[in-house]
Order: sequence, then structure tokens, then C-alpha cells
Amino acid sequence: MDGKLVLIDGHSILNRAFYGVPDLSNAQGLHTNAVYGFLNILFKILEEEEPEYLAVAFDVHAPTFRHEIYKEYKGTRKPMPEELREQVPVLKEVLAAMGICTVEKAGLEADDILGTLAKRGERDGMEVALVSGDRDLLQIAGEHIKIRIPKTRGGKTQIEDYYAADVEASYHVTPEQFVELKALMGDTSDNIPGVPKVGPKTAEELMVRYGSLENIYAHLDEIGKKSIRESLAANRELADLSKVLAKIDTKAPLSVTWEEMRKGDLFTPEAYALFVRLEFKNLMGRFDDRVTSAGGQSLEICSSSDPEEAEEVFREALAAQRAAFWVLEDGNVASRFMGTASGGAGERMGDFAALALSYEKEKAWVFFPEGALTRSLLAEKLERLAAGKGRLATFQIKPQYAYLKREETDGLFDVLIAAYLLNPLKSDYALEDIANEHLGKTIRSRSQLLAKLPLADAAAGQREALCEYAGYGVHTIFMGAPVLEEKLREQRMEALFSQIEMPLTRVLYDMETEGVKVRPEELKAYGDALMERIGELETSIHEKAGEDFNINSPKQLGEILFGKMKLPGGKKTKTGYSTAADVLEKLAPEHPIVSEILEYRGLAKLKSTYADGLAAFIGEEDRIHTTLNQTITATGRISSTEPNLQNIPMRMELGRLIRKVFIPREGYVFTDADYSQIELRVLAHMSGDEQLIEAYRMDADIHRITASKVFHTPFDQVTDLQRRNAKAVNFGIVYGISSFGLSQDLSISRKEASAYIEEYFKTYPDVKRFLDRMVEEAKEKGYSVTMFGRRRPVPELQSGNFMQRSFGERVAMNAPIQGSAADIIKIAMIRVWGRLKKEGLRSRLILQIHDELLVETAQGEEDAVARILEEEMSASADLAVALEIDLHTGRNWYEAK
DNA sequence: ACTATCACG
DNA sequence: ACGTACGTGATAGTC
Repeated sequence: MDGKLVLIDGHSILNRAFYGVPDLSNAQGLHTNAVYGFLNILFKILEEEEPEYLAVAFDVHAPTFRHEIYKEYKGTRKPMPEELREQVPVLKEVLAAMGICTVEKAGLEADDILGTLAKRGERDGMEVALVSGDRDLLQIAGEHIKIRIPKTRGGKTQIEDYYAADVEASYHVTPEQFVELKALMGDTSDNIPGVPKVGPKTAEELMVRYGSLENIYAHLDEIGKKSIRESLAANRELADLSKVLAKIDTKAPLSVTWEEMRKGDLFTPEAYALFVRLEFKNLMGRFDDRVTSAGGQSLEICSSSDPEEAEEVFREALAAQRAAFWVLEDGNVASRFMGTASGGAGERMGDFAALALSYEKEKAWVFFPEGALTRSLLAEKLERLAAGKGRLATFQIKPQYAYLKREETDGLFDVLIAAYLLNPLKSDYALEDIANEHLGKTIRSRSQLLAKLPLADAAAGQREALCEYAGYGVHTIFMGAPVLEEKLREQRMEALFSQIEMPLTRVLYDMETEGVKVRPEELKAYGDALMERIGELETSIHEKAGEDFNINSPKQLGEILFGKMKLPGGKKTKTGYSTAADVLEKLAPEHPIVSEILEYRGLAKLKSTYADGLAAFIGEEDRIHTTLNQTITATGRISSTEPNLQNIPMRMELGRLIRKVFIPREGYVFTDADYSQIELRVLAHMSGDEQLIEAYRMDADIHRITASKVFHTPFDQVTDLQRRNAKAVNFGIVYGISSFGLSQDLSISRKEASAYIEEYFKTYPDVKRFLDRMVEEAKEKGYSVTMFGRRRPVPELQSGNFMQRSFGERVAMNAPIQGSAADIIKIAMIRVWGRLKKEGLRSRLILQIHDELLVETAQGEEDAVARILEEEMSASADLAVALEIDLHTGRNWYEAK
């Protein structure tokens, strides 16, 4: 028999993959990094070898023969981390789904199985490749047996290959001698004791000179080094035992046949379903369409561009109890207001590629706007449908408000929002993930069906694929909505969903559409001024360094400062020297070049991110339209992108000046209102700490009061330093306090930091109890909960890793606080937005910055807007302490803040 | 695609 | 003994 055989050491490769691939987990919180890494190695090997036969060997996790006889040396192997242990059955499941033969047998180690099969294969005339992370296997290497040892370096997997000759070249012993080499030197990871005092070097020397254990002992008196000679003499038994331990059994009794190991098609439907569940998106491309197509299910997808048919279908949808729609469109808010597209200012419809509709289980409609069926005709029908009484589900409703013309969200159900609330930790919520996770169904993803093709191009050239994407998508929405709704109910998040998140989608749509006006010339002037100073600094820095280099490159900068100029400050990051601001600030007083670098950094940041960065987003009427994301953060906050308008400089004056370019439109002013320490107030409320509540009732500087209590100093004698420290502790509490973190922040010792924290907890004992309870409950339930029922899973609390678990504890303390504050301001936004509408004002909410709302206020409406902000923001939650608002008006954002 | 850095709350 | 503050997004450089 000839052919090729690939044998894989299951645990060993899984182990390698676990430590080589960064932590991954799927939506259910199952860790998947090791399985993923294993598959990558497997596929790489299979591509190279193209074997006819394939098997994976596993140890059975029971005391095995060879270890049984030398128990004393057990225990040097670390226990398998839980995150890895749970992946072993998953790997076996994956291998079974791919039809790959796995071999394991009680009483045998994987080594013995591999050794036996390799030798059998060679005897039967096969070329054998044996893959393991373990060098033990080198004793099996032969003329036709290649041992392959994968090494992961910086994400890349490289494989070292050893035939018998390569073993000899590397170790100067034959594979057979390798056993005795190992017996001499020992191997802690494999519980082989070896001969004391004999390490790899000595062992190799001895084996090269004498050829065998037997011969070494025959010539013991020739050995020069006294300590080695004596150790050998005294440990003959140990050496022999080590040999038994190291020797791999190549004649183990195994009944598995070559036929069972024959490799078939790995990419089976079962494997596909499993990969979907494990979220191995990068591996999905390996499957044929035949496997991945949702075929076999009974969904009928009808596409049409016929107005009469559309009319009929929409009429039926309107009459149905519930329906799902999905407008397929690329692009973001900004794209509606950018470029040279015709059409005036204000709202404008995008160029959607298709409109999908579903109102019954087994059918989906996909309408393409073309010919007589124009976009506006379709949009009109959708608007009519949305105005109806039926319940309507969709995916990502926010951009689709452009077609709905409706402000009430009762009866509307966005499956994207629902999926986010059910698990806010995911990085994306594509419909295929929702289908998989909530319906247990597999549908093909956009990238599988359309690659990177824009929807408009797909509508022109890939009609069939687009139909499947849209049809199964809308079907998933239709089928998924009730499932998600039920899950929200089970988890008591229905009110959070329908009273906060759904209404907020509409508010955010308006805010994005409104945008915020800037002064392009001012922005340009600001950038030019920066550029001038940046040029000066650059020249001076290069001069002082004695050479030109890229100051923006941390690598080059580190070389110059710490390599060439020998400034103190060793390595800090994995890639080299740290040049972060806190490191440089310590050096700045002594070294003028460092302060110049710090100034350069600051200015370069302002120039690239703000001056130039913002300019790129200016659209019609000099307005910038950010995207406000509702399904990104783990805690329930909103985030802002393209551009991010939630991180416009504030703390430093020079940066803060940028806010002068943000202005209200003609005839308007800005009103800016922010909550005063909302998170600390939430803490006071949630903890019920009487001292903290009382502190807030005093209506005085909270940090000063805290300093007074913590440092036992009369209120009016509190020093600035004491206040600063108290403030830092207050922040630390909200972040999930740790003495290390606080010490870093205040540049004090850990001990001092601990003392502060202890004093703080003595002052506010119920805060301590509250934080402990939050950790306790999160551990018990697996998630944290906010005042309004929002959940954040905290899987890190289950970790065996100290660092990860500590992180989990901090998260469990922070999430309820940050999350409740996020809930509260969301409520405020909905109420402010609603009041502005209801009172028929022209003023508009345009930005939210976590604890702050910015309203573009029509002149003459200043008082009304101020009243609305005050009332609604204060009343958005009923806390044990007042929710206080700071409110300012101004002709630009700088003045209003 | 990843890392380092830095802007905000 | 372990090695960190919580939550984000953009940019530039590097691989």
C-alpha cells in the first residue's frame, strides 16, 4: 500500500493553539481560540501534505500506564486552564463533524498511539507526517516518517520538519538514541525525572560519545566531571526508569484500520453548522455553496419590479397581523449630505438597492426599484405600511426612518436593538448571526454572497445573490422578532426596549440628520496655526536629536530618546520602549527635547484628528453629521463615529479652542446642559449610603466634602491636594477601585492608595457593601444589571486567571453605575426631544456627550429650552439625591460649555 | 490587521 | 506572585 498518512497529536496541538491564539469566544461565551488555532494548523498541514489518510490522537484523561508507575513525579504539569479544558470536547465534536478519525484508548498516551500508527504506516509503505508540539516524538522520526513541530511566532505559524536525518543533524543522535538522551536529561513537562545534574548539554555529550545508556554506564570511570559521574552512579535506577517513561510504545494494540482513517470531504453540512455556531467566519469560505446554501428549507423568495404586483403585496402586508421590512442601502448619514449630489438641503432619500418584505412564514418578497417601480413609489408604499396598525419588524431601523415618516415607535421592533440588549458584548449583529443564535438557522452572510460588492452593484450584476441576501434577511427579521421579543420579556428588558431604546432610535435619527454647523475657514485657520508651530518644533527636535527622524513613530522616537540619547526609562511595551505621555512627562523637566516632543505630540493630534479630521466631514450648509451608534458599548452608552463628536478637546485650553468652530445656525444659539456628577449620584442612590446621600444634600462641592470626611479635616480647611486626592478616589470607586490603579493615577505608593481607599470605605460603608454586592451578584448570575434592567454579561468573573477575574470584578462594580447613568440620559433625551416637538419649538437636540446634551436653540426660545432641559433631565430618574444640571448658552460650543 | 498613543465622559 | 483603573474612536506607523 502506498499513500500519505497525516497523524496529529490532538492535545498537544490544541494546547499550542490555545497559547498562540488570542482569546476568542462565541456569543454563548464559549471559548474557541484553541479550536480555531487547531483548525488553522490542520488546514495548513492538509494543504501541504494532501494526505489520503488522517487521524488525530488523544490521551484519555485517566492515569495512564507510564505515569502510573512513577507518581511521585507528577504534579509538575500545570492543571489545564478551564478556558482550554472546555474546548477539548468542542474540538472532538468539530473533528467528528468533519469525518476525521480520532483515536484514543484507555491506558495509552497519544504518543503511543501516534508512534504505533506511524510505524505501521511506514511498514505499509506510506509516507507519514506526524504533527505534534512535543519533541518526544522525535524518537519516531524515520526515513519515511516526518515529525512536524509547529511554532507560532507573532501570529504566524511556522513548522519545523524532522526526518531521521534531521534529528541527527540537530541533536547528534539517532531517533532511537533520542529516547536515552531524554532519559538522561529528563523532561519536567512530561514527568520524566532524568538523572540529576545532567542537562541537555551533558546528555548530548554523553550520548554522542558513548552511543547508549548501557555504554555510558560501562565507561562510567572515564567521565571527567566528578559531580556528573557520581550522580550517574547513584541514579542508575532512575535512568533506567526514565528510559521506560520516555520510550514511546510503537506496538500498542490498536484496532483502528486505514479505511477508518481515510480522509473524506471535511467541509460537510454538519461542520458548516458547527462553524457557524462557533463563529469561525474566516473559515466559512472553505465550504462549497452546495453546503452553505440555505436550500432545503422551505423559503420561497419572490423578486419583482412590477408596480401592480408590489401594490398587491403591500396591501396584503398591511392587512397582515405583523410584517417585516428591510430597506437595503449602503452608506451612512454623512453620505446623504456630502458630495455634489443634486437636491437641496434637508432630508433626502438615499439610493436604496432593494426593499425586502415578509409577512408570512414561508415567503419573502424582494422589490428592486427599476422601470415603472420607482424608488419614490416603493417608498410611498412603505410609508403607508408604516402608518398602518400592524406590528412591524425590521433590522437597523435608524437609517430607514428616512422612508417611514413616522415618529411613534409603538409596534415597531428592531431586531438589531433587541439582539444588542440580549448581549451587548458582541462586535457585530449581522442578520446571519441573529439567525444562528436566536433561530438556530444558518443563512449565508453578505460577504459570502456578495463579497465586498456594494449593494448598488449587486443589484445590477448579482441579482440572484442579492435576492438570497435580502430574502433570507427579511425572513430572519420576520421569524426572529417574536423570538427576541420573548427573550426580552424573559429577561425583564421589555420596558427598556420599548420605552427607552426603540424611542431613542428615532431621536438619534433626528440628531444625525440635523447635524452641527462648523466654520470651515476658522477650522482651516486653526489648522494652519498649528502647522506653523509643529514645523518649528520639528526642526528644533531634529536639531537636538542630531538627526532627522519621524517623531510620530513611537519606535523611532524610542530609539532616539532611550537608545541614542540614553535617557532613563527602560522598556515598557512588548514592542520596545514606551514613549507614552506619562513616561515622557517624568523626563520633561530635565530634558528640553522631551517637553518639545510632548508639545509636538499634542499639536500633531489636534491637527490630524481635529483640524484636518473634522474638515473631511463637512457637508452641505457647513454641517457635520456624525453617526450615533446605539449597539456598540458594553454598558449601554451611545458612541459617535465618522466623525467622533464625543471626544472634542476640552481639558486643555489650546484644544478647547476648537469648540469655537462649532456654531449654531443663523438665528440660533447653543444651549448646553450637563449632569453634575451623575455617576456618583447614581452610586449614592444605588448604594443607599446615608453619608454619601447626606453629602449631596449639603449642596456643596462633593469632592471637598469627601476630602473633609476622609482626611478628617474641617470642610473649609481642606487643601487643594486633599480635594484632588478625594476626587481621584471618587473616580476610582466608579471605575471599580483598585489600589494599584489609584496609585498610578495619583503617582503615590500602593500603600498610600490603599490607605485612602480604606478611609473612603470607612466614611461611606454602604458604598463598600454595595460594590461587594454587585460583584457577588454578577458572579452568581453571570451579568450585571442597571437601574432600568439593562444587562451586561461578565464572563471574566468565571476565569481562572487572576488578572481576568480582577478585571471582571471591576467591570461588575462599574457597569451598573455607568450603565444606569446611560439609561438616565437616554430617558432625558427622549423626553427633551418629545417636549421640543410637542411645544412646537424650532430648537433641536443635536449632540449627546454621555452626561451632556447640546441643543441648537432658536433665538427667542432660550428660556423655553432651558426650562425643558432642566425639567426633563432632572426628572428622568427619581433618585435619593437630586439630579443637578449645569446649563449654559453661547454663540459657539466653547462659550456654551 | 495590529499596536501605540491620546482625545473625551 | 500575578499586573490594572471604567467606557469609547481616530490617527499614524508598522508588519
